[in-house]
Amino acid sequence: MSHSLQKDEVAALLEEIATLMRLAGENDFRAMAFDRAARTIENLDGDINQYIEKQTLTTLKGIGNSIAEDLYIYAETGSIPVREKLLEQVPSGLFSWLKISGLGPKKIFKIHKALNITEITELKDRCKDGSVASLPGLGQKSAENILKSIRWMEQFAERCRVDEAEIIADSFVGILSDAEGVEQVSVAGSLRRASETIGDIDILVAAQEVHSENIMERFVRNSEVVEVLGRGTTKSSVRTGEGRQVDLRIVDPEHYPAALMYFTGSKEHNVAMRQRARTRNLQLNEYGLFHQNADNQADFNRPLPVDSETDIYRHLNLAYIPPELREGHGEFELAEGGISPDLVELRDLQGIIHAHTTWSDGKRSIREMAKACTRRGYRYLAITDHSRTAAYAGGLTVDRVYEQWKEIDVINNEYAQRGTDFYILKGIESDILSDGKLDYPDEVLKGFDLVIGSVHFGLENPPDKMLDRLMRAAAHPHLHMLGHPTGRLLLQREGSKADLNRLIPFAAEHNTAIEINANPRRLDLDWRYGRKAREVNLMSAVCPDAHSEEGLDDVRYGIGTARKAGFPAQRILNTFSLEELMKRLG
DNA sequence: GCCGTTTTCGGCCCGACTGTTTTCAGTCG
Repeated sequence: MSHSLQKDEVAALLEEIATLMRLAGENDFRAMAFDRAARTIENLDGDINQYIEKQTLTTLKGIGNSIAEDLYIYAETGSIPVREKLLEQVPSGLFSWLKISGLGPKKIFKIHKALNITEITELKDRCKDGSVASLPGLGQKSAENILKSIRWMEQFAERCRVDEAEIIADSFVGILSDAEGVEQVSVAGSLRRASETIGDIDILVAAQEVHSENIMERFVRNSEVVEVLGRGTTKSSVRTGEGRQVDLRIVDPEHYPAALMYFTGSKEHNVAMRQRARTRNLQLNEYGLFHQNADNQADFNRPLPVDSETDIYRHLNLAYIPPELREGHGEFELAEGGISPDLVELRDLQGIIHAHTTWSDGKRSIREMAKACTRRGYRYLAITDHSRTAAYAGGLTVDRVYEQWKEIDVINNEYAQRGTDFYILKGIESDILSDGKLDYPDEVLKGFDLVIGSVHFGLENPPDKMLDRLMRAAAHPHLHMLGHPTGRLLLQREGSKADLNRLIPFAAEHNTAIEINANPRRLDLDWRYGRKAREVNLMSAVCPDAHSEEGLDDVRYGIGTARKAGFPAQRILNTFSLEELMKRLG
């Protein structure tokens, strides 16, 4: 009897097989095929179970008879023969070795075979006693590097939040922009793509070759640097005190656009771009876009004219694809028509929605937060303190709500009299209770201009229960928007597992928005749901969830997430004028 | 293992850097 499958589960399974194959020394192209199939499943529109029931998996690009058959068997029996066979050859302990920088599948399997070890602790011992250094193809230096990497790995997290990465990146960019001969500097990689967490920080510099030595020197001499991992004339890597790796690449100014595209990635995006170039008998690399010579190699003497990333896309019959969308996640379909996707920008924001004050757990008064907003050029601010159930955060009792409204009225009156074009909306971040009800009776709720509903407890409840809870809240006539829908804290806590692919259409149907919480610890709604959101025209708002003045500036991270999710300004509530917004809120 | 209006076989993205190498494999992005 077949059981119901999840896309993520199947994708993870295929990826695992790919990894096992590499560790087992299998042909890499075979492994790549499983990786590609994993990505196809991951990005699949619709229900994978439909494809399995109808036996139509082979209609998908990257899935042929063999993998399709594997998955039909998996749906039927819960196991795949090829995986079972591989697991016999490759001990599961070796998986964690892949995280050791400098160690790849080949060396891992070689060491494992030669020394008969499977655990990282054993690997450490064998590095120390010289056994690793004595293996062919490895040496003293290799053993030392492995030990060093393991120590870093144990001490520091693999990834960091985007706000943490930004601070480090700014330091390097600052130092490099001042260096002699530097014509352009840009952050590339996942930071430029506005990913929610960052592994390595990539920086690209355009400069004439004569200056590169000096620029490299400045780079590795930055006070943030605690270790130089590699140093060449065009490429160097360092590690900072926070344990982050920073890579610098220096290119000739004429290669800058292609290099910027290359180092921005994502890997998946790059691969797709190069394949696209090849189908047009062109060759794309980090130096440019070239015609091919007789043996299908890039003919560096015959470049296509490229002055910007836009030119590269245009030569490949695509509209400009903003960095945030370059995830191999449907962006090519969007740009195929030649019209660049219209994405919300920071300057589109006209007001702030979702901020806390000293009335609950914020650090600043209403007046101070309002002033901070006017200083930043915003036209309105929706104050949304916590509701009464959030006692730990100073949630407002009904009486306090009424008092706060009075204060807001007083301040708004002052603005009106002074002719200040600014308005404070009476809002609330109401807890969504276990049964999906909101935290005040309807007669209180209807007095707010804006009601956000958020889950703050019971995140670990079963997915179906959580979905039901969120749906009940979304259907509430007085609720305008769901706050941080999964409740995740990046790199700290998983969010609830409610199926957002079901919640999003339901919310859209009930004219309820779902927030993009811009706090860099959250960035929730996850951008990966952007496609579903677009399908059903879901409304959102980019909300700082600010507890302080500086917290307001977190909206820039939320804009990154909104762009990544493909939101145009028209589907972001706080890009509206006050009048439009009030009309929408009814 | 997948894929094909130039191919049903022979390709599969591509270059920099490191370490262990006397010419290159492995890793990384």
